[in-house]
Amino acid sequence: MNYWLMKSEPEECSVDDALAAKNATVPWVGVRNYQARNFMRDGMGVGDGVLFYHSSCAEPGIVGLAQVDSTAYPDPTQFDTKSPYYDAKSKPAEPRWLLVDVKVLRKTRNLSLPELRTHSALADLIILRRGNRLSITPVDPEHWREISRLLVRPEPAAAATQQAAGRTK
DNA sequence: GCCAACGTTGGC
DNA sequence: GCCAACGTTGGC
Repeated sequence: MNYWLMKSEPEECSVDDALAAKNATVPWVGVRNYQARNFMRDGMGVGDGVLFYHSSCAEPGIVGLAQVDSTAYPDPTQFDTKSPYYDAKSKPAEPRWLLVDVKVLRKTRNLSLPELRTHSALADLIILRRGNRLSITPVDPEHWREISRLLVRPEPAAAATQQAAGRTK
């Protein structure tokens, strides 16, 4: 059993959108990065834990707990000429891009990026490292446990988080 | 809108 | 196979 963090732009598919889908399950379409694809293909198994993360939005952060609900299979949007994810170089006989189904288990509070940065135990979390852009990253079990603890704690006052975030810069 | 960081492309 | 140019991500 492995753990992952998966980024989604809420304007594309928010945690609420995923919860509203049938069985609270969505196909994770649109991954067009080989490293992220390889994590899905080679690293993921059904039942793996997933942190659902909102990116490219006003308050980026972890907003839900989910799990991997399928093994990797071809992403149909790569063959759809009307999709923004269309890839003319990919052929159905040799699909270049894969996806997995992701099932949301529950929505959480927004454990925001600035709050994540205040916790030294999470310093090595991949998305907190400089310049990281990968939309799918593995999460160490220790990081998973720490984040699980934080998710059930009340949100700290915004001022405290901002102050702490300021100190880290 | 800016821009740092990093991935991809393509000429050679 | 090198590497400069270009494109994309994503926080701010």
